[in-house]
Amino acid sequence: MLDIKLLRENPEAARQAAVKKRMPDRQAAVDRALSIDAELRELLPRIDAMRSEQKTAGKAMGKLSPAEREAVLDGQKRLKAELQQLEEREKQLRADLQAQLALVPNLPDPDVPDGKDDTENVETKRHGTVPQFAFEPRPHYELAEAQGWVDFTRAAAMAGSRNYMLFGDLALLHDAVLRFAVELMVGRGFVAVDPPLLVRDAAMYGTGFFPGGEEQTYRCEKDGLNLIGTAEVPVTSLHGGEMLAEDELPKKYVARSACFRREAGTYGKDTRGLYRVHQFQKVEQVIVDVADKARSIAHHRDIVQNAEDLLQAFELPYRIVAVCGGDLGVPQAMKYDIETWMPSRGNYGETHSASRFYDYQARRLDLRYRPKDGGKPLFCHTLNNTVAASPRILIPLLENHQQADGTVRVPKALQPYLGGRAVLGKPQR
RNA sequence: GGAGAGGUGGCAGAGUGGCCGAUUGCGUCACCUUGCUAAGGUGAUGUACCGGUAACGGUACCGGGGGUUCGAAUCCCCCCCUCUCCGCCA
Repeated sequence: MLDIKLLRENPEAARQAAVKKRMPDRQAAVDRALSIDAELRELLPRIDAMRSEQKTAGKAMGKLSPAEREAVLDGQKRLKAELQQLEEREKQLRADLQAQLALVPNLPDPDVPDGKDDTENVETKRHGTVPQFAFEPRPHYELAEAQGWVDFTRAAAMAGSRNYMLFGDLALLHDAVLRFAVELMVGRGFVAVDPPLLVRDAAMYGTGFFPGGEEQTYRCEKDGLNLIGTAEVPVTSLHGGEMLAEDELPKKYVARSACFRREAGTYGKDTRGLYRVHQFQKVEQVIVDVADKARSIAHHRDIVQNAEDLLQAFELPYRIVAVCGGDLGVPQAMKYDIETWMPSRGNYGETHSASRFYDYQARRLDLRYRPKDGGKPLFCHTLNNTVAASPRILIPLLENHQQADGTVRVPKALQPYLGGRAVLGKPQR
């Protein structure tokens, strides 16, 4: 969330943030928060003064004789009753303020392009050559089904739509991709993490998914736990409530986890194949560092580069887009998506999403550090990006590297993870 | 799931109704001192909010939430977490 002080000093910036992000309902939260804050600031000095009086008199009472005590008791009781009413109001206001503040979106950085939705994202880079096939290329689902690598029909029968089962070489490729991703990041100094998949509301709230993302989330009501949609949630929350030393920053983590998304409201979208599914595996990079915008921006470049290096190792054409205001989420200050060429779509499809938040998540998570110079504790900055999400990344791998006989070429970088094999699948003809 | 023990400041660990925002130790910072492989001395050192240009003043916070009381770290209730034992289990 944003600092209430920022709202007081520059409410227009917060309103404009909601406008740029195309979140009209969230815009109203700014003014609601400010009016609650104003009432609270009128109330607090009165409460403080009364408490001060109560405390002083109460302390003195300990030293009084029983008779003298009787004399002040009545006044104390009246004060207490009055105070209780005001305190109730204070509690209500604080809760309301918190609720409204939680709705105010993070300020988009100036380098976020204007735009209403993903069609207005701005391409900033293109890498690799889109393949030209001398034969009729097949979409990944046809290719994989022909090889016996995937079963959508039976998976849907037992688990519902948007489910799949991987078999044989494709199951192995899936795992190879994820292992490659983890090792790439470990080689760059990131600490491997295997996080919880079920988390409390506080973690969802702290990372900015709640309130707002409840419909996207599978929930175990009985235990009050939520299945994560990304390892960003448990890993960014890891140090929530802590006071870190500046010396231990930056914290760099790479987490491999299953991810679960209800995909509510996407009926009829991307229904075929492995693109949009309820459950997948993802390797995610997360950085927690000091409150320094320039460093955050540098980290942002680095984590995008990490993903680019993976795609280049996989010999896949991709492009990078700067996500526009209307397509930006509540907590992000700036986001790059990396889209990889998917022949069946005749287009690039999102495979990575790199976000920087500054202190928006850290503030919600109460994630702070003590600066070396001995200054006041500050909220950390957080960032994250996909390294590899599978099976979605299998789409470009299968489709770009398919061969005329229905087999699939394995990029050199992945061969060591597949027993040295250069080709997957049996020739179809 | 059952029984018990515990959660206190950056960390460790005292404190069982007013003298406690909290002894002490470690760590950190500042200054001083010292010529035998870097040790010793002195002092400072929680966070947040409100008011104030500031100095400063006030309030809240001892896992979280409620309650008792004029007054709660301390007593009562609920929840969460950690540890030990039993049961169950991948």
